Amino acid sequence: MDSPVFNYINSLSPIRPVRSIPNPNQFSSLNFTSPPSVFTSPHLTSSHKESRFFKTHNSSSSDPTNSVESQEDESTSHEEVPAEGEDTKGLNIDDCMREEASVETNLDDSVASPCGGNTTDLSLVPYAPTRGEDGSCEDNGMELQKMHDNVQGKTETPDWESLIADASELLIFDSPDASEAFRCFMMQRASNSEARFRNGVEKQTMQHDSNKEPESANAIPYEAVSLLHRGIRRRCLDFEMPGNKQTSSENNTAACESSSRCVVPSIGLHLNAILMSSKDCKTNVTQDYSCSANIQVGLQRSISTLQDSLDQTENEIREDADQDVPVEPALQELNLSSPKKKRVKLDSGEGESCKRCNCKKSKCLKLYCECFAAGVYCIEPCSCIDCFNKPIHEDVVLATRKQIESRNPLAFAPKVIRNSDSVQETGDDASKTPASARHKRGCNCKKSNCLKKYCECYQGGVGCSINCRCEGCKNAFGRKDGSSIDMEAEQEEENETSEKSRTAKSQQNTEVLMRKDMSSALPTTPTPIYRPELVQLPFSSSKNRMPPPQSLLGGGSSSGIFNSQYLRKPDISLSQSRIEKSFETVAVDGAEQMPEILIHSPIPNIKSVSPNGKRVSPPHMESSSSGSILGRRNGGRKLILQSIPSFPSLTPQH
DNA sequence: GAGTTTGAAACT
DNA sequence: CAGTTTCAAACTC
Repeated sequence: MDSPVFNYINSLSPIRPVRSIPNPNQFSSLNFTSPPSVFTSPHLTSSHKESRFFKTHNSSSSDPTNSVESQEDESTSHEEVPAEGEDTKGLNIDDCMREEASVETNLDDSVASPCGGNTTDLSLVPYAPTRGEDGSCEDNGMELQKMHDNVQGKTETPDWESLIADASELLIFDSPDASEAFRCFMMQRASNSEARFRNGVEKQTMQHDSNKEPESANAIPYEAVSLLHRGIRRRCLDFEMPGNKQTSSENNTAACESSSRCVVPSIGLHLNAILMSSKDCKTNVTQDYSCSANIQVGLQRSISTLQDSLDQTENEIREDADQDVPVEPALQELNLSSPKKKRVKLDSGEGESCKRCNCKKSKCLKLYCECFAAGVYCIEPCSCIDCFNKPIHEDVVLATRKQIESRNPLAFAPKVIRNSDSVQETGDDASKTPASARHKRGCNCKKSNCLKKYCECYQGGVGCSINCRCEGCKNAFGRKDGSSIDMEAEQEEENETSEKSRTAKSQQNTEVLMRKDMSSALPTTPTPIYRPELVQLPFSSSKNRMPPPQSLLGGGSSSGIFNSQYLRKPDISLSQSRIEKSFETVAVDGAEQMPEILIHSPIPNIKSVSPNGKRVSPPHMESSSSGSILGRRNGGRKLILQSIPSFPSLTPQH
């Protein structure tokens, strides 16, 4: 509450905070103060995945067993409750909308409450809420929400651009969570929008339309942006995918390494939002929103309103970045909405956003299951059989999860570790590659040459590293042997020239070219999912992954898609037991862009593979000078293992 | 859409 | 911990 940001924000608004009045029909503040996280294990690269679990904001309360039910119960008390048949109904957008509406109300009511407690001193502490991954959304979102609400209450046409600009200038998203938080703010704004949507969105849109004329892209109606973000939320959980963080915006390029702390310039925020929305909406909103017709209605107009400016902006950016930068095949397949793809994983990747598993025998209780592995419940789009990965089987899920984690504490951590240019292990040739991330464990490919998505490294949009045990690695993102992309042509000659390899080569060359072209403007690893040259993760981290985005899609993916999947409730005991293990790698581009952050992580390295290439146990805690090692400058970048609150306090913080 | 290939995960 | 099996995604046809 004493933070400069708060002071500043307060100074911006003439409206004084009002104490919340408990409303039994709404989620209590408490419910939102302890965001749940299925991922009790560390999220190495991002928190984007957590977005998928927005649904369970209220599930973080002490009783994990009734969260879903309570939500559903609550949802039934709302108007326009759609018919929902199965236990995954909570995943429906409508439900989420209602939930968000509740959140919004709650936020509005509790302007002066809890969130402030966690956002201590932003100037000194990484803007990572202490409540946990989702908590960041609440914390940051609430404050920003206040800003919005204050303005909203006073003005007919809130100056969101300036507000956001102010906020983004003040907030240093030093962590993926923070990034997520800001995005969540946008999402909450979206929820706000939706709350009003049925009543007056048309009116507002028209207002904006008339107002935005001279302002071009920056003047995009906030409602529209919010709605678009809703779309992102649904479909783009994984913002942090390898490489998706790039745009032509130099400022952002420099500042925003995925999952890294990120000073988000106001303009960047807008562009990012727009671009993300644009890109995503083009493929996702229009294609994948069948489940959210009510939203789609609003989106259509909003998007159409935006589209012109978006296209213009996009074109400009594209031109700036590079004339004719070839789009990576993987990206193409995602962004061009290839109709041929049987299963285009718009959100695939570590970040994995919208997982849709197809498990038949694993009951979705093993890591085979992408949903389970991603820490989310299976949802309707899944084609799984005998699925136990549903809220109604929470106990089983948690037990299984615990068991798996006992075997491998990082089993649920993002597979792609985002870091700076260099990998920690000295002598890692792979660190010389442009890839800015590595698979935490490395792949073991034998036949795919690490050129197909069978390869987790490739899938994660990262190069192979010394950790990999792959054979004949030709990973376009960086070879295991450390050969640079530039060397690939030569090595290709040296290598076998079988028909197979030739085929691979053509693909490789394409990617190599792309990388070369992009390397100047886009220093980070390209992601198969997002077009780096167009989309810069606003504040992201993950998936996760994404190519595949995981990482933005987060690796971890995540990135991205705000799927309506539930966030599994936290395994408290497990989480607590691993608090110290929670960490994430943060790439810092230039320390001048952000203040030093404290390094708490006891884990010096994330290597989970022995030098001999054999798979070994995941990293365990080691007391060492990890911080100094990781935090040391390296080519102008710093790799920081930043501890993250693995589990939020269950008590409201004031 | 069915069948095959692939490599991670799980098991022994 | 190496080898094998199981599994589901990725891929091909």
